[in-house]
Order: sequence, then C-alpha cells, then structure tokens
Amino acid sequence: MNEETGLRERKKQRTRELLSKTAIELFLERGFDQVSVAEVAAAAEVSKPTLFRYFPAKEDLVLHGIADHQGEAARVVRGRAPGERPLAALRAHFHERLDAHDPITGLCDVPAVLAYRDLLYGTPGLLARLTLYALEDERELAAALGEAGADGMTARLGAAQIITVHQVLARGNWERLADGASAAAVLGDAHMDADRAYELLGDGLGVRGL
Amino acid sequence: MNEETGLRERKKQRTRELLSKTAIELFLERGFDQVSVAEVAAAAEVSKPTLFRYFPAKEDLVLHGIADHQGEAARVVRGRAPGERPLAALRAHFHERLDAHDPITGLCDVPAVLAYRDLLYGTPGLLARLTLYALEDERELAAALGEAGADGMTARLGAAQIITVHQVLARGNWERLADGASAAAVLGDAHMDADRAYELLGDGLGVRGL
DNA sequence: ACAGAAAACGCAACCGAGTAACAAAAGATT
DNA sequence: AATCTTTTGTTACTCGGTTGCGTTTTCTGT
Repeated sequence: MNEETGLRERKKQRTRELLSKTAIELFLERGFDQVSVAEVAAAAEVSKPTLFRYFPAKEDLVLHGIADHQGEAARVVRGRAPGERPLAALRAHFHERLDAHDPITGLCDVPAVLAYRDLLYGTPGLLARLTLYALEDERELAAALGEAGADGMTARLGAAQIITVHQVLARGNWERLADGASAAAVLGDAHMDADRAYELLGDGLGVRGL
Repeated sequence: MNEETGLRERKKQRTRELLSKTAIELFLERGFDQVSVAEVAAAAEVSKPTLFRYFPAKEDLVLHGIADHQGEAARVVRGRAPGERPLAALRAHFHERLDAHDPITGLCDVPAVLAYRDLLYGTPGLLARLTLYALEDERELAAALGEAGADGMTARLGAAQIITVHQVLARGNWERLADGASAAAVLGDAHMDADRAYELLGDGLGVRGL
C-alpha cells in the first residue's frame, strides 16, 4: 500500500535537494555569511518560510549531506563480524573509507569537495553545528560499545576518544590536501596516520612517552 | 606609570561583570532563549549597543567566566616538574581540582553552579559555543605536548583525547550530582573514574578489551 | 584648574535569521 | 467533478547584532 511513491513526496525531495544545492553553490562563491537566506530562497524559487520548512536553520542547508553519515561508527560496531573487536572493526572500516577517498576521511581531492571543506572549517557557525552532530554520533557509539560489553564509563570514554580521533585524522588529511597535494600522493601517509592513531587508541599514550 | 588602575578601566570591569551577572540571573530564572538581550541590557541599565561592545554575542554573556580557564591544560603541561610526564602532571592536576570541587571537573554541588551547568548543557547554542572554546584549548595543549617532545600527529591526537576525556569526566560527575547526590558523596567515585580514564589514556583501550 | 583629545555611551535606524497567521494553490480521495 | 488535506506564498513580526552620529564622560597636557 505504501510504494514510497507519490508525486508529493518526489517533489518535496527535489525541492529539498535543489535548496541545498543552490545554497552551497552560492556559499562557495561568496561565503556563508555573505549570502542571505532570502537570496537562497529566491535563487531556488521558493519563499523564505518554505525554505525554513525544509531546513530548520541556515547551517543545515550546508550540513544536510553530512547528516547522512550520522551514526556510522555505531553501525560499524554493531555490524562487525562475530568475535571481532570493536576497535578492529572501526580501524578496518576507516582504512576502507580511506581507500575509497571518502570525504569523511578528509582524503578527497575533488575540487568541489575541497572547497566545501574550506567552507566548513572556515565558518565558525558551521563548525559549531558540526560538533553538535558529532556529539550525537558519540552517544550512539557509546551505546554500541556498551552493547559490546564495555561498562558505562569505558564505553563513553572510548566513544569520545574514537570520534575525536576520526576528527583529528580527517583534519590532518584535509590540511595536506589544502597544501596542494593530491589524494593519491598522501594516501600512504594517511594510512600510516590512521594506523598510528588506532595503535594509540589501543595501546595508550603511554607507549609514546606521554 | 601604568599601575593597572584608572577609573575608566575599573568602571569597564564593573560594567562587564554586572552585565554577565545580570544576564546569568535572568537566564537561570527563565531560560536562555526566553530572555532577550534587550532585557538584559535594560536590567543592567546600559543600551543594547553597549552590551555588544562588551560581549560579541549573547552566548558570551554566559561563557565569560569559563574563558578564564582557557588554556589551563597547556599551562599544566608547560609548568610540570622537570622529568615529570605530561600525562602524569595532568592527572595529578585533575585530582587536585577534584578535591577542590572545582566546577570545571563537574564536581561542585553549590546550587548556583549546578543550575548554571543545567543551563549550559540544556542550551544547544551554549553547548556549541563551549565546544569552540574547547577546540582552542586543544590546539594550545597540542602545542605544549609538541614542546614536550611528541611528534606533530601524536601531539594532536593526544591533546584531542585528553580534552575529550576531561569533558566526559566532567559530564559524568555532573550527572551524578544532577541525580541529587552530594559532591562529598561521589568524590570517591569521581577519583576512581579519573584514575580509570587516565589509565585508559596511558595504556589504551586495548586493555579493556575493545 | 581648565581646555581639548580620546574614549565610551545612548539613540535611532537598520540588516538578517527565524516564526506566526492566514489565504491561495496543488495533490490526494471519493 | 467535488471535497479534503497538505503545501505554499504573502505579510508582518520578534530578536540578535551592527552602524552612524551626536553627546557625555574620562584622561591628558598645560
């Protein structure tokens, strides 16, 4: 009875994507703060209230694509092979995403993606919103680690550390690309960083003399 | 010639504190979003533009006190005893702050402080701003760890993990107090959590089976 | 003590984000 | 086709934050 179709739903979907796409284009051209939502609405040929019916805030026009990855870490832990350790699963997954040049790893040199990241990291408002998304990721991962057998405090500490490490790795990769290197050229270093980071997670900062 | 005095500076200082104090009182009474900056300005008997000359944004009226702790972790590392490891210095310092019931540890049951924390954690806008402050703390700490001999990536990873762990610990303590326990009653648990967290930092998640 | 420079302030007007109310239009249902 | 529901546009509003400008207050030099 519910074939996921319906002209209405399709139109909504298209409007939503049109809005986000239009907004990002404008933001990339002139900067997040230099473009008003009224302009975005006009360019997408909808009214301002309609825009806000689709996106609760201006920032979400940009972050809408990122919300798709929400809860990925928790999913990886929950979907790991029987007997596999959570950290091992996450580590393998990260290396996979690295090879795929997934933007969430920071290792994607498609010009549009690079410009997009410049926009994110260069706009405090977007960065702040982004960290709120990360907080939810963290909570979900903590729950998943709890299911995997960790006690409450360990699960929360571990989740926080893992999410944090991913952010640092992504930022590191992005900085290399921002310096002009190609993704292919730094792939090896990125893998090494990831290995190092996961070893640090697994073996502690103690082994590095801190 | 410059005795740090001057009527002007003193007045500015007082106005600044009056504004922050007035704002926090009002926010605690009715909630951050239910009080307009115009009201705050009126209650403090200054004009709206003047308020914004003292605080760049509404959120900073609340966070102004917290900014004082800015860079504390980095300072601890830089000021550690010769031969002492950074992690050991940070660990000792955290335990000290715990015993002092310092609000930054989350372990302070003074009613006003508790209400203040409710305000912080219960207002997304404040939380977001707070994490931006934490980002700077992280950068500073990374620099300090770098000076202490860690290579770039390790310093950044370590800094991120340490700051994150502090946040998790503080939040954990706050949750216990929010459940009605007294600071004295949970002090022991708080120390245990901190020990556990720092052991995790030092020895890695591996020892806990993750 | 007094005049002038510099800083801080208040006022009023303004811009942009986000919301509310209501009317108009479009899709779904029979 | 007629009706009901959902979505949309218009207008107008609140609130955070800024700007320009004239006025008051404090600091400085004599």
